[in-house]
Amino acid sequence: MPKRENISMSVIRRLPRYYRFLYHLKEKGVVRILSTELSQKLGLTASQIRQDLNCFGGFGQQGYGYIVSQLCDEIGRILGLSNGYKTILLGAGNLGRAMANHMAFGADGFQLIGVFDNSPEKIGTKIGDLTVLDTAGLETFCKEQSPFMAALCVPRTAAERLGNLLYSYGIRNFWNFSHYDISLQHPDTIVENVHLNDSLMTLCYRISNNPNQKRTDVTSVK
Amino acid sequence: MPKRENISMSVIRRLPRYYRFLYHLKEKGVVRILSTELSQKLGLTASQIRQDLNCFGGFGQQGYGYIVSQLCDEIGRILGLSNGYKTILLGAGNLGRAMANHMAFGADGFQLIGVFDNSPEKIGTKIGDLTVLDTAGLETFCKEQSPFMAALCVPRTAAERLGNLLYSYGIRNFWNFSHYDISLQHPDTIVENVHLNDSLMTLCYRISNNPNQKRTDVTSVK
DNA sequence: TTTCAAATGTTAAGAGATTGACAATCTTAA
DNA sequence: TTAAGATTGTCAATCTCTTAACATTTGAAA
Repeated sequence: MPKRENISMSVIRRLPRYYRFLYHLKEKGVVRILSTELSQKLGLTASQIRQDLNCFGGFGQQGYGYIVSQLCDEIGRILGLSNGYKTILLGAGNLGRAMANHMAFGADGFQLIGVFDNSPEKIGTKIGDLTVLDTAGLETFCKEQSPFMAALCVPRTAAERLGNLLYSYGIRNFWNFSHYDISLQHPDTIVENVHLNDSLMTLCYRISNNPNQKRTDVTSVK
Repeated sequence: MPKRENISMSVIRRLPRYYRFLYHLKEKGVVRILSTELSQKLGLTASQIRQDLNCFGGFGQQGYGYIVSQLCDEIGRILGLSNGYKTILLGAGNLGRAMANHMAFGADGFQLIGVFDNSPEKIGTKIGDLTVLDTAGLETFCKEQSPFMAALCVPRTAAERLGNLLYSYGIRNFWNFSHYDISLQHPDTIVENVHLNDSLMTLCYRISNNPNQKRTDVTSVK
């Protein structure tokens, strides 16, 4: 139920940040928050925050502010965090293990139901409650469990193969850490790319061209 | 030697992508590339690519195109990838190990010289050539080695403590995976934040509000 | 119950980024 | 050596995002 249709990516990428902060406040028992307070704590303008929130509806009370728990819940609902989309993870290396643990809490809208690898050393090992399975069993698993999202924590070449394989098994949503870009091959997919190398190189540029550079999130393109 | 002064963050965040792709072409032995080809392969407009590159100088030859190896080297130089900034990493969990391996190749402008953790189980273990050191020895290490960048792969509370500690030891550049925002405390720092939870939540939003959403990189805020 | 103060919701202006069009320049072939 | 073809470099227009200002609404106190 968005108030307006075209919500821009810039707005969407700020929502998780709002959510995180509000959740934190909620836990601390804070009842009420003002857009100006939020702006100070997050390093944004109050205007932007009010405008962002009003893309989805008027969650505040004029003359009073926002009720923390209510606003937090609303943003969580907008993000769809309670959906718990069934997810599989490919690649049980260090990165894969780290991301599996990240998702284990299920707080971000995804429920991890399987981890796969093709290295004999890793198959059979435990990640949280889950046992790492052989990639050979992927097709069967997908047919039985119908996972909805796949996290790709494998090198580029493997990602190319696996991405297309998973697509053929019906998966259309990806969290992608590799440099292979699935969405260029399959335009009907939703792919969230995380390019850690790019992030490092950007940092390198900012350091190298130092004069008094300010902070910028991946989110807040300045 | 930037042609113009204020290069926008939007442009900078595209440079690593150009670099990666050109490096790939270079390895394959491709000599010449056109802006139109680049645009097709990367899913951008040719105009944008030409404009981006011209922020730094005219690297192409009119009527011919760009020489792959030359352009690749130029972008690498602009990003400062050969600087090999001395870097320490905090947190030898799965994420830390993954990022240490990422940086081990030194291809992204940083040279890892130390890994720290405070868990007795991890101290003394190996990550590549490096041995995980006790966080207690951080101050001495910093005084002797003068690291220039620190990668924070620790939980929020630890990041808060460590971030300020490292700042007091003179470190001003951070690659930050935690949710603690150093730059709000210390405005004279350069911080590249990677918020994996945010990335997941954004993906969750995009899936939940599906109609025919298109691809968007963390980089290319659409 | 009424009024004042305060903070949101909303609109419009300003800043920034992207796109398209064209001029400038180079390569190549005759 | 010259001219044609091709592609970059650059400028201007469009589009998008952000910021500021103001109108609107609500809550609290008198």
